[in-house]
Amino acid sequence: MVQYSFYFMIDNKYDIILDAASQVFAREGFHKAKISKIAEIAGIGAGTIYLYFKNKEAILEEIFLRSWSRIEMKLLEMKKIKNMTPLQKIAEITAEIIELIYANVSVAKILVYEYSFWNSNKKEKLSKTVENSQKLIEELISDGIKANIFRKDINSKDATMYIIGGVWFWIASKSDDLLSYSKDELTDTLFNYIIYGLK
Amino acid sequence: MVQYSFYFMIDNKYDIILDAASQVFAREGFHKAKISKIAEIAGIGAGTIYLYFKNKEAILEEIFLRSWSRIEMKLLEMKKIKNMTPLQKIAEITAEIIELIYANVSVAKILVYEYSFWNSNKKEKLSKTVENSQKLIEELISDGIKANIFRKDINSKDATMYIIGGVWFWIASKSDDLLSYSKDELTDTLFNYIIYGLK
DNA sequence: ATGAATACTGAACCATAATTCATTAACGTG
DNA sequence: CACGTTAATGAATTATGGTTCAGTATTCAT
Repeated sequence: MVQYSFYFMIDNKYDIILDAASQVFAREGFHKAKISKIAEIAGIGAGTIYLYFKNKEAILEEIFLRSWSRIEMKLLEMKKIKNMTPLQKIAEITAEIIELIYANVSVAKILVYEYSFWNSNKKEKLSKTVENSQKLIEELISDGIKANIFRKDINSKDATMYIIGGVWFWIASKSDDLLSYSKDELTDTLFNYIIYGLK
Repeated sequence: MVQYSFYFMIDNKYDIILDAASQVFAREGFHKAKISKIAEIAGIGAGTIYLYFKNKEAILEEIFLRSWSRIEMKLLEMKKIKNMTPLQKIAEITAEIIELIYANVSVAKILVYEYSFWNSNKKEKLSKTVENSQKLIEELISDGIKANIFRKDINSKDATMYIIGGVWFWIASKSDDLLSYSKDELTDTLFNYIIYGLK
């Protein structure tokens, strides 16, 4: 039992598959991505994937869940902190998003292109995480409005979607040469768009 | 010959198919949408669709092309006008986008959810229209920066993607109750997000 | 070293749904 | 009203690729 667990940790086919799938999904898109190609890149047989994941969708689901969980965690962390302005908190969250993208550009691409996935796919866990994150961002914006930091004619729900959309597409436009910028540079640029728009 | 043309105009199966497809694509997403369902809604046989379109993808392509062509046209119109500030022009374009959405919410949804389609699908005509539109928006932002209307630390390409992304997701968040707002209301809100961000 | 347990494999299976095409219907013309 | 032409049909075909599973390899405890 212990040995099995240990073996699993070293080998970690689960993560190898996730990584291979991320590459293929990012390149081909979910629907055109072939399990056989994922298996090839992972260096395993196609059937093996089904020992680790229920089906193709479950792989994408896990990729989404991991990313969104990280964002959700950061949002919760910020919520707890009291001596920080909403503006500072948004700066922190922006940095976390850039960190996430920087760590894995393929995943960032997937989050953009397969956006409709989590939107239409009502899987409990994923759906809860995403919706919870959105609610937390909404709260943050609400706080900012109350504190007179943001325009008070803003609808926090609209703004949330606008921010998410802006971030996604901004990522999409860069995707390939994203890594040629420094993290600080990217964080700064993104933060400014969110807060100041074009003016 | 004349009769054929006239008959075609009345009957206009081409547009009927496009309309039916828009509904199904918006509801199910492109990949899950069935040709048989589109045919059913259009009130025709499945095979008939193939008399008007090469394949399923060509239908989606045409839906994209029509929408983007309209935006491109508006952008070109604005480019020609000299006595108008970039801000006013952006207001006009925002209004056009809202108009487009208002006319057909299904199409708006498709533009959001199937974003990856035109992005990955390198069909000459569509690709050219989209890229041209993006270039025109970039020019407009560039003008705004030169005229000291926009922040001068803005990268016009980034900003373009940020705007497009913001618009798309903002639409996505509303999609279902979009029609419960007035056009002017929507235009105003969207314009303000683009220009002023949150502050 | 051996056998039981576990992990892996990839060819075969199967479900789905896009597309085709032989057939039928509708139309326009003389 | 026939008859040629064009349009429409939907059942049958076909392509695709996700998923299964019978067989094989590997690991591990004794």
